[in-house]
Amino acid sequence: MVHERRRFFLMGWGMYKKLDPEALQRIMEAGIEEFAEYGLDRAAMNHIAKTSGVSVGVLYKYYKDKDDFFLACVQYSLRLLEETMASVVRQEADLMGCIRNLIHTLVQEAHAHPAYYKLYNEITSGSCKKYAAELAAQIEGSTAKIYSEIIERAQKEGRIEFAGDPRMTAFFFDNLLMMLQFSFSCEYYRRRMGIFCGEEYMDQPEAIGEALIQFVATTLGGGEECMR
Amino acid sequence: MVHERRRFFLMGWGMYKKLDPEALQRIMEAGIEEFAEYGLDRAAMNHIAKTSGVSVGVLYKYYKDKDDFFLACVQYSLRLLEETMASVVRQEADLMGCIRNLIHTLVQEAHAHPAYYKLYNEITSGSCKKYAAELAAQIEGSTAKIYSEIIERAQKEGRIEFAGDPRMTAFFFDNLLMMLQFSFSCEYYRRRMGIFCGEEYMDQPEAIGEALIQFVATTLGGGEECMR
DNA sequence: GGATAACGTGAATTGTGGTTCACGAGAGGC
DNA sequence: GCCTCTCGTGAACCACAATTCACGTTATCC
Repeated sequence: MVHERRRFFLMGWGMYKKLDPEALQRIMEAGIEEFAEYGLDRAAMNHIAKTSGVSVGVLYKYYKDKDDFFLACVQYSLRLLEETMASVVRQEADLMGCIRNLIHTLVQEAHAHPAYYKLYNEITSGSCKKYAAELAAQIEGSTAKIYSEIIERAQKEGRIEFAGDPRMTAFFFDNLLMMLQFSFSCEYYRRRMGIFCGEEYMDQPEAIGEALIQFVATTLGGGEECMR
Repeated sequence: MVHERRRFFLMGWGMYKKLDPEALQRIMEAGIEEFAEYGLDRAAMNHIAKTSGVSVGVLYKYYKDKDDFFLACVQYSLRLLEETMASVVRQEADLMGCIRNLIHTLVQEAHAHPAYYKLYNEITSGSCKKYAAELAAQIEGSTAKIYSEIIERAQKEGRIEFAGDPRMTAFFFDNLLMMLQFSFSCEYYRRRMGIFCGEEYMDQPEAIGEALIQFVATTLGGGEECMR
């Protein structure tokens, strides 16, 4: 009785308690693929249902509407991305090692699982304006803090020469990373990279990653001793 | 007779020759605003027609369909952006002066006319995948070439220390500019900038521009003599 | 094993908005 | 004045996809 009541408040009428985990996974993956491929607006719930082998009804039992389902897909893929990134940042102590590792992982991942990064790109686009503020806070918040702190510490300890505001430095650095991710996953950015760097690089994440490491190292390190 | 025939091939049945210039301008501006605000998919042709004071019929007499109209709006706003940028690059001879000027102009413009830059952002999103290749070629082609050449020349003449591949350097540099534009025009990127740099900077394009100039100067120049 | 509730189904409903087209107004020619 | 051709109009049409819901199926409890 108490449980019934609670369910009502948590999920609303007609919603069920939970979905079996493998079905949930299939649904999330189908959703992520679909949204990455067509974008929030053109993705079709019916198609997602078909792909994941359930009926549309199920989607609407567990998610209020398309937006709600989309946000769930975003959360799902974000969790995976964050886990990857967090482990990279955690395991490396020195700044350049961390940056090097971060960039390598990022280009590899963006190239290997474009759908996650396309979804990330999708939320930056106009169709998600409504959620821009909360999504930005959730997604960029921790990254911004971590980068700023690492840079500030490195500046104090004299390990990097560049003296600009740590927060802005973190911002520019992350801008470079963000563009790099998109360049290996989103169609327009991929083409653009091909035009700038040469088409032969469109499938060479390591080469571009390596070049960016040099670029960043030059700015932050000021010398060559921290590269190689 | 001959003219009739020609019109057919150029425009298709039911299309007219031309629109009076001020109506055209109103239509383009309404379209740009609408697409910037709602994105390609959510923008409503009926609404655009109403805003620009013509009937939907007119839109479909002059443009094949919504996509066609959208691309016309993109071309229109792009021409304006390119004119601005070209004049900046042309009038400055030395590299750092050029970069400085470029960045200042860009942040000012993005902050003053967000719609143009939102539209630019829109074409990088998934909903325009169909046109990604040709749009990228058209939009990024000339910029990529100009930046690469300037950087390569500066390297040869020893005016910059950074020795990385000029094309990739141009790419990273333009990545920074692109993110900067979006950060002053598109909602998600604006929020993100607020989180990284502090909310007080969300309306201070000059401050961020100045910081980026320092950042870039450090990488390219290697020393402080070219700043000030 | 039957009653009840939980869950899943997908055809039907519905709203939105792109696109069409039958019609009216004005301009130019005869 | 009348005919014709150009141009503009906006109500009506229609496709598409989000959302619903009446109905089966399965699970649970007694």
